[in-house]
Amino acid sequence: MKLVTWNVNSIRSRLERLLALLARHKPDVVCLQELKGAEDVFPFDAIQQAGYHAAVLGQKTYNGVAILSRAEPTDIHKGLGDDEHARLIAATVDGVRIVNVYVPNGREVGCEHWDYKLDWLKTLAAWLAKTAKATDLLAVCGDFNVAPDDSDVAHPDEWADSVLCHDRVRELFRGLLDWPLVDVFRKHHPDGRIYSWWDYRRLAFPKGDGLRLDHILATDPLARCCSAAEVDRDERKGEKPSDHAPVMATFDI
DNA sequence: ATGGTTGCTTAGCAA
Repeated sequence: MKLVTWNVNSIRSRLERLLALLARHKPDVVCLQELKGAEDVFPFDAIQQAGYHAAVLGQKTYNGVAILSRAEPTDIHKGLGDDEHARLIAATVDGVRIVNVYVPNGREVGCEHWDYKLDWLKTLAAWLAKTAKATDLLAVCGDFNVAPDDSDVAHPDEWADSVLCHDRVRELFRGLLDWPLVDVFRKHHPDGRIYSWWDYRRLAFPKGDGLRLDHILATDPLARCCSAAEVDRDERKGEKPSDHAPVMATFDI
């Protein structure tokens, strides 16, 4: 199983690139975040013509998550508790439980949205503990808006104590790993220094000012099958890229 | 340098 997670920053603006990615990598499962649209503007037809099913939790203007899959998804679950934002969708594909998350950004440390981010991560951990077992074949992937370690930040001094690197969110991320889940990208690239997001505003990509915010976490039985993990950095190049590059993992199951 | 760009929606917000 080849699994991709990608924050597209608007499905409508990124459709051509998404279709090219499907043709290039031929993934079995694609987790998308930041659709920035409700179901009524989701390009179901184009994705079906590309050979994929789509389970979608959309939202007008903001957020929105989807799971694309070659095989038909079952047991589709939408939303995290009473969260009003479209930030979580789960489905079972080819016997693997896929949980796709778009974790709140946090905006500024100390503001109301920061507390919402911390609460959201705590609620995610509790929901996983309640609805899944560490012995399941399970992947939790998406845009976590957390750089787990300074080796996941090209210029750690510039991002110190930011909403993406603060100790509070790093602790909560480690809590997910302690459940336990394995960061399969880290497993294959223990030295870090490979990134998945570059800020549009700082013109960060040409400066090499990246952070690794997009993750594929797997339970031990699934992580043991992971034979490769990559970032498709080229996807950040050229005309109209997303600010995130796709992260992908291969599982030999 | 509290800078800068992109997308949605329509001047302002979110990232």
